[in-house]
Amino acid sequence: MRAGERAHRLLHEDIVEWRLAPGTVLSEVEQAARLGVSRTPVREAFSRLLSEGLVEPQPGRGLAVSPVSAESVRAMFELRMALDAQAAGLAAQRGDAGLFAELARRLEAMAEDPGQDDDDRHAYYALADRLDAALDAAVASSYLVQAQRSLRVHLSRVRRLSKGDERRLRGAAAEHAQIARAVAAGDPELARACTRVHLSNSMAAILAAISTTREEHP
Amino acid sequence: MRAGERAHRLLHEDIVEWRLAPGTVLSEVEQAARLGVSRTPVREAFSRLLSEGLVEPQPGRGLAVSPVSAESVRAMFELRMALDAQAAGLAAQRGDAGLFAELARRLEAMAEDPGQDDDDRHAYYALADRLDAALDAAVASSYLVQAQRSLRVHLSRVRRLSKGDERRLRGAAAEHAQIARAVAAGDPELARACTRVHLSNSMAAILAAISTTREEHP
DNA sequence: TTCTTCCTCTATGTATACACAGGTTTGGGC
DNA sequence: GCCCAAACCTGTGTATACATAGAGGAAGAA
Repeated sequence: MRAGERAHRLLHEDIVEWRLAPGTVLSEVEQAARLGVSRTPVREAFSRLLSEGLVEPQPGRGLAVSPVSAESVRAMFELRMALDAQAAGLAAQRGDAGLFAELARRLEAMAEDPGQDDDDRHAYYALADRLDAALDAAVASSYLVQAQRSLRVHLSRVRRLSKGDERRLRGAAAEHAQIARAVAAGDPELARACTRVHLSNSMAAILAAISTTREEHP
Repeated sequence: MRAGERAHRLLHEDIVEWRLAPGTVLSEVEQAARLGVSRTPVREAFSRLLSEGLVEPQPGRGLAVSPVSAESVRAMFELRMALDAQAAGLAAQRGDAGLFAELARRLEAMAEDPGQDDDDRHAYYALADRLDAALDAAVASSYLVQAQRSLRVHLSRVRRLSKGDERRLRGAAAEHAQIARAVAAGDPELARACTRVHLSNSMAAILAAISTTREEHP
């Protein structure tokens, strides 16, 4: 694999998985040494991270991993609300009803009996990802899907904060199921409304997790 | 100014202003020679253009300026519909009523008497840009504004196609005025609806311009 | 003791040399 | 005359050398 691509993927993962904490300063030579490549591919990786918004220029000190705040989560969800609602609405008009009915059925089953261990959790996340992928495929609108994709990078970074909240998991499954049902029914307005409700709850859960974390590490 | 930044700005302008037509193949050495810099800053510029979506990788032939099609315009407006409607709604909740009332007043004047020469057109575009900037400032939501900004790059590329349509200009001014009025009135639902109407008309005008162009140059 | 100035060091910006891959063209053989 | 293979050429990928700017520290003067 190309060194530049590899460097980008490693740094990307390190940031999203919180191995590189927000505020950490990155220098080209330092990362080049750590990743075992020269500065050139690291420069390429930095440039991509910058355009993704995962790092910010730090005047005179190179780049720093961008911070995560309650304010930034709110801003993130104000965009996500617009994107996902639009996507759900378009999918309801264009999607394959059978596919979404099937997804709804499986999500409902999961909402009623979420299970407790890691395997069950992973099964739920996999199913939620399949719903996202099905929505992407149904809207077939490159710019919209692209915007969602680049936002999901940031979402996956903050979502780690609320993972493991069992009660939220059950609710999220039920909300996903209802979105899938609305799309299967071909009801754009309902699909949009369900999406807004789901995102509102998700955001509340993440904001709660952030304030808890802040209290633990003030 | 840094050579990489300059190279990016020049290439960016060349693409948006249609001096580099869609499909044109770009090679590092060629552009480095044309712009009078070495390959390194050109590489940086290419990488930024790639992440903006203005160029696409052409397997085995370097990069090519991305194509513009009726389909891509539709996809663009499906995203813009979501972003601008959300922005207008948020601005109606948060914006300074006085500022938008003033903008509405001036846009109405322009809709009633648009004028005919280039100066009048420029005055209208300047006013429309001021409305966009005021909406951006009012929503104060970094992710949403950032998404709008990156989409506007592509929009400005296709908007050139419909510029000079005098009848559309008058209608667009009236629609902008109504958006500003709705925001000034603090009515999010109306602001969203006005935005959707405006964008629907804009898209129709651009699609009409594209099919006309296609007929002229089949 | 503190402020200012200069020096140094470390960071990035740029150029260029070299490696390598893929496509095309040309030459030889059938 | 056609087909296959090899070499070349053009393109990007990577490393490194050098220029330069900015920040931080040290030293001298007030």
